[in-house]
This record gives sequence, structure tokens and C-alpha cells, in this order.
Amino acid sequence: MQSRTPAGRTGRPRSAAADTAILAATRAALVELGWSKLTLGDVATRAGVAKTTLYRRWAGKNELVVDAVAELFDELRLPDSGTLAGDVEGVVLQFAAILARPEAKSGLMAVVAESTRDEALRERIRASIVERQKRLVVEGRARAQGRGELPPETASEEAARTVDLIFDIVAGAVVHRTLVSAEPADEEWVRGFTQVLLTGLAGAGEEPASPP
Amino acid sequence: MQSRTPAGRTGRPRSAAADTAILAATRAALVELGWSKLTLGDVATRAGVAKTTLYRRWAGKNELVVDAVAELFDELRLPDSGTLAGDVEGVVLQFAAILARPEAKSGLMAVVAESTRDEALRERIRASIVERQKRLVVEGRARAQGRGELPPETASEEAARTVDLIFDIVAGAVVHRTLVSAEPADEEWVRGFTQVLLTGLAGAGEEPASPP
DNA sequence: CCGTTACGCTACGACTCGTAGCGAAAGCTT
DNA sequence: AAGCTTTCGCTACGAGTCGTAGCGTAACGG
Repeated sequence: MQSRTPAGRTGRPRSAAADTAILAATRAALVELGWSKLTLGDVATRAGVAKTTLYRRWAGKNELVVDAVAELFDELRLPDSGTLAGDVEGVVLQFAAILARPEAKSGLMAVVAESTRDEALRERIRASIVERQKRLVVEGRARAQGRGELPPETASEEAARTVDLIFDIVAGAVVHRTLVSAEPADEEWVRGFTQVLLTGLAGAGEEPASPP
Repeated sequence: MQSRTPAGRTGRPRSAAADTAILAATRAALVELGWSKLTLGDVATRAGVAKTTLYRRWAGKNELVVDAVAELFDELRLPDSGTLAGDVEGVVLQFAAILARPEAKSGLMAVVAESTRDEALRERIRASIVERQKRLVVEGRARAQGRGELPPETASEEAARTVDLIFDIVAGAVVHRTLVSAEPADEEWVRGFTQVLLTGLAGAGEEPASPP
């Protein structure tokens, strides 16, 4: 968040209700208009605030949409299924459910595209969206190592690289499936993906050990 | 392409030189301005043509950028390294090299974002960019099956699903690494990725069988 | 009650968009 | 060589958006 009133501050405080109304209006506008046709004037009207209020709180369209989309990822939780495969499937299904929403599709990819030319924007995305997801990978990996499903820790630098690699594979696959292939990442797909991730391509032909 | 002069047509033909100049100017504008600040008027000036000529050939910014970016993928070739791992690494490195270019980063993701609200645009992307990449997966997989590195074909519908899955994993990982994590998909990363893809997470700690 | 800050509203110049209309140019056909 | 057809470059235009400035009012804290 960025609109927190600095602690020992005088004067009229910023309306917290306006913040939530603006972010909700932004998501609604993303659904109806998409990124390119979304205008800040329209968002202001939807939220019931003045256009100038928007410009007082956000630098521009990019920052506003990042904050609006970031809230969608608040609900991400790491399930405790007891097995690595179960944890992966659970997280991926949650991630896929978020990405299936139209405001996430059009908003997230657009700001990522913009972030290729804006270092500050990329950092904002990283801090408010990506880092939260990556923490799930770290925790899930640690659990699996504790159960002996994954080889134990090596050097810490090597571990960081591995986490980054896993994260790029998991998040990238779901994003590509949802946005580029434009097919749902449903349970069947997630099962297949998880099997490839855990056992590799060669093992992908075999059935998993436990049919229901 | 869309500006081919219909076969038995009379009148002045469209300038092919204008086409290439416009697409090159579009890529240059993508590098300098990025997607959001790119204007068709600016592209026309760079290409040395009138703005109206642009509107006669392309419906809008989206279609123009898709064509401009699609040309970047013309150079994709499937290397014949003799092993599945080598083929995967070769293709991924080529793909990564293309995605490393700024005109690909800002252009490709932006049109993908737009395509979530435009069915025709998504089809245009699929036909001119995605399908070409997917063919490499199909061919590489067939070669590996011929060498016995992958289990042979099952049902054809099952095979299509597998190809789609592999494609989403490979392309998604490279895209996510390059655009979201904003780190280069260099040889070291590609080696690690290929190993996970072929042997799975559990085998990712082991060294590959054949050191040079 | 007073100082300070946020808010809503209006207005503004600058810019981009996509289109229309025109005369000239470049092909093919006869 | 003349005629037909289509494209091209150019200019101009209304419509819409941008981001900001200015003003009076509202909501807090001391």
C-alpha cells in the first residue's frame, strides 16, 4: 500500500474507503475495457471520486493496475496435503484460478510488458506480487525436504538458484497455458504438469502410483 | 502477411519495400518508446510513409506489432545435436536470445495481454508465432522417440495433450525467467532447466551423465 | 477555534486518434 | 500511347484523453 497516512501527521487523513473503491473500480474497468482502453478518468467516475484524487495517490496507470491486481493474490495459501505432489497441485490450482479471472489476465500481462522499460515498476511488481508467490515455493520445498521427497539443502546460493528455477517453471507454465494457449489449467492439466515436474519427461508416460 | 496483392488484380501494387520499412520502424519504436507510448503516427514518420498508408494495411496497433514481432521468430531452427537434452538446450537458447531483445519483450507481452480480450488477435498470434514454435516441440519429440529417449506414441489425442503440455512448460519458463524474473536465460540456467524437464525435481540434484 | 491536509469540481493546452478528401504516381490492359 | 484501377503522400478535421492548475470546501489534530 502507499496511501497510509504518515504517523504523526496533521490535516485531513486520506480516505481508506476511497482506496478500496478505486482498486475495485480499476478491476471492474479491466474486465469491461481491458488494459489499453482503460482510462483514469473512467476509473475515477466508477469509484465515485474525482480524477485528481487518483493522480494524488498513484503516479499513473501502471502503478494503479499493479496495486489493483496484487490484491487478487492475497488469497494464495500453501495447502498441507502431506505430499510434494499434492502441495504442488494445490498451489497451481489456486494460481490458475486467479489467472482465470479476466482482470488478472489483461492487467497482469500488460504491466509486466510495461515493466520491461521501467525498473521501478518491475520492482513494485516483484515486491507486491512475485515475492509472495515465491515464498510458497520456498516453504513447499522445505517441507518436501523434511519428508525426504527432495534431496537436502546444498550451498545456499545453489538453493536460491533452484528455487528461482522451480518458480519460473511453475509460474511460467501456468501463465503460458492460461494466456497464450488460452486453455484452462484444470485438474487434469495440473496432474500432468505436476508429474512432469516431479519425475521428468521420461516418466511422464507412466501412471502415478495411486489411482483413487 | 496480409498485404500481398491478390493475384489477378489491376491497379498500382502495394509497395513491398514499404511493408519491410514499416515493420522495421515498428520494432525500432518498440525499443525506444515501448508499447504504450508507441503511436502509429510516429511509426509512419520513421518508416518514411504516410500515416494513412499504415491504416490501409493494418487494422490497428495490435495487428501491426504482432506482425513486426513475428518476424523475429523466423530464425528459429531445431538443431540436430543427437540427444534430447541437446536439442532442448539448443532450442531454448535460441528462444531466449530472441526474447532478450527489447522489441520482443515489450511487444510480445503487450499483444498477448491485449489478446485476452480479442479472439481474432489471439488467433493471429497463434498462427504467426506460437504454431511455429510448437512445431519444433513436435519434431524434437519425434526424434527423441526414434532414439528411444522418450516412450513411443500412445493415442493421438493423448500425444497432442503431451505436446501442448511440454510447449507450455518450455515456453512459459523462458518467458517467465526473462520477463518476470528479469534474469538472463543463459547457458547455466538452460542446463538446469533441461535437467528438471527431463529427469524431474528429484533428479535435479544429480549431475548429468556425460561431462564434456 | 485554527492550522493543515485531502477532497470535489472546473477548466485548460497539448497530444493522439482514426478518417475524409484530394491530386499524383505506378502498374496492367488494349 | 491512351485509359483504367489502385495505391500513395499530404492536409485537415472532430473527437477523445492526458495530466495539471486553481479554487472553495471538508475532515482531522492541537
